[in-house]
Amino acid sequence: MKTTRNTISKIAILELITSSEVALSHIEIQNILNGLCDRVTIYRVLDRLVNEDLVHKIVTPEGTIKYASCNHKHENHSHSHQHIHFNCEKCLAVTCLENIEPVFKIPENYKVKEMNFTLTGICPNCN
Amino acid sequence: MKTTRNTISKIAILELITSSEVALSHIEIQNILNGLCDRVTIYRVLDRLVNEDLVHKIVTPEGTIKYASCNHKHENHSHSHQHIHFNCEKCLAVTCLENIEPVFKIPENYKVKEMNFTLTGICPNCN
DNA sequence: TATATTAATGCAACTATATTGCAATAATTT
DNA sequence: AAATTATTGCAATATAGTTGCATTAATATA
Repeated sequence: MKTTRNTISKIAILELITSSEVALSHIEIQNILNGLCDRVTIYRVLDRLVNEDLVHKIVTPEGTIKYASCNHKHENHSHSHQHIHFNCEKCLAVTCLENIEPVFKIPENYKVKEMNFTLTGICPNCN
Repeated sequence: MKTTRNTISKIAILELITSSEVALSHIEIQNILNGLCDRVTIYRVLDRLVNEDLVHKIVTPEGTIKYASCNHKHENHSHSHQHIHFNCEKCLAVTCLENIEPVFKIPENYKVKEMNFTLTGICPNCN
């Protein structure tokens, strides 16, 4: 079994995402890290963090992929990422609305595994 | 005022999207059209079709942008694209679940303009 | 119907984003 | 302290999207 290692890059990137109020894209992380490691390493670390379930992936309506930390609030249950994300048109920030779970019904012959729900508009800060 | 023209490319691309059961990406359209027009033209036509509200844009959880036709079922109201999309992991098809509207509440200091809601899993055909 | 206008196209070049192979490095295990 | 191998950096490559500009063709109008 492949064991995963705690490297400088991984720790720095996880710390960055965890401490950020908003979801971050690859390029944003690259700019903040400012040469700490290679571009390619960032891609690979992000993949690992997602696989290890330490961060989750969000896609903006423009197709930009961003990463946010998982708040494992539901400690008793297997945690989920089934919450809404908000994408501000003005400041471009993507934030998790952790506590809001949408309600919907789909035909039972569909097997749902994941959900990606993003609202676009103006956030409280820009309003 | 810029008037928009009905060109061969535009008609072909709109027809393609309209007659398709699933949402199509730029590259898929390019492959089907098989040289009818340039790559760049497809990008530009797709932009126009979205601006003219003839098709809508969907982003898959992988960040791929796909296009689907708008079913203007709500003729009396200003129509909306506020429905769920389903993304099959197996056949990669993206389909509109037109009739299912999710219910959710978000704080009133957020101003919501658009919604992008995609479920991932296995579709009835692949199930 | 012919001509004028200009939206739309094709092409080439360019930018941005993401992936892969491989030798070198460094986190863990023993 | 040495051995193992996950991880990294670099270069090359692939994929996706954009821009400028001369040419083409859809539409308006004479």
